[in-house]
Amino acid sequence: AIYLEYEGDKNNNKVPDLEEIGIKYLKGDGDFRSDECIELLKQADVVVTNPPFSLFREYVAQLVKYEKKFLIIGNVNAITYKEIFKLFKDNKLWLGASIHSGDREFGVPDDYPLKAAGYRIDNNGRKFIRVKGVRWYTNLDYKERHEDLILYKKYSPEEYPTYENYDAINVNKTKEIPMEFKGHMGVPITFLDKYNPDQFEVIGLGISNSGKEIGVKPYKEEHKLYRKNIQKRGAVDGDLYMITNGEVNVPYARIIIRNKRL
DNA sequence: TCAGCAGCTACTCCTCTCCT
DNA sequence: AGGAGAGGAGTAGCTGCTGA
Repeated sequence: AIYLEYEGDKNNNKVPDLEEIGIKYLKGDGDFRSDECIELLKQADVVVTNPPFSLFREYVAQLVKYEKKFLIIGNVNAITYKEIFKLFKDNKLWLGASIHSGDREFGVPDDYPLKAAGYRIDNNGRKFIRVKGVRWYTNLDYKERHEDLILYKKYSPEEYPTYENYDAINVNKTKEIPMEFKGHMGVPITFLDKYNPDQFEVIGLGISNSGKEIGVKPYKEEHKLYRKNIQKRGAVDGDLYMITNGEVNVPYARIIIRNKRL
């Protein structure tokens, strides 16, 4: 493993030339948890990187531990990780600007197996895969994070059912958050793309143990049979659920929020 | 005008691990 | 050994922009 060191423009051509970038060799394999990498981290003002998704929690924990400013790539579902969500709730972490949907293309090594759902090989033979649900995770502030989400929908009990096991209404689309509703609301995790901490308060996450922490009750006795069936799809106690058309309906992970302006 | 495609939004189900 | 828990460089459908 190597690292690069650039100490500034020495020949005044305003370009970081190869000879101005010093290549340094690490003793180990460059694992971010190794002592030598931690020493490099300590020197950093801002960390900008694309960490391994499978070690995302561990990587963020390290950045928090060393109190670093950061801008890193992660999958949108990392919002639902217990430890990561807690940082969102405490306003120590948020989604960054510019990527709020869709998929993004990543260059991969020549020997990378192209089994992704979407991929491309360019005219020079370079391989790319399309990765869905990509987001920036950051603790750097930016303007859009302080802009209000414009609300237009009116609340009606028919359109916004109440959960069976928590006192909140279910909202299926972020833009359809009712404008005059004062109580708790369950919204999709992509709400955080639009989240302005001055406009909304994040109460908690309505899944599994995180749900239990905010008081989501276990399945009612008469719904446990449904839970048994639903279990195959991964629903557990602590998950929010509602009854639609007489059947138990467990939505995807919901964030419980409250409108601070009402 | 319209096909193609990149972006927007919401959401699955299979595999691995852990526990009983 | 089998069931439950946990999470995933994920998946699908639709919209609206762009350029010919």
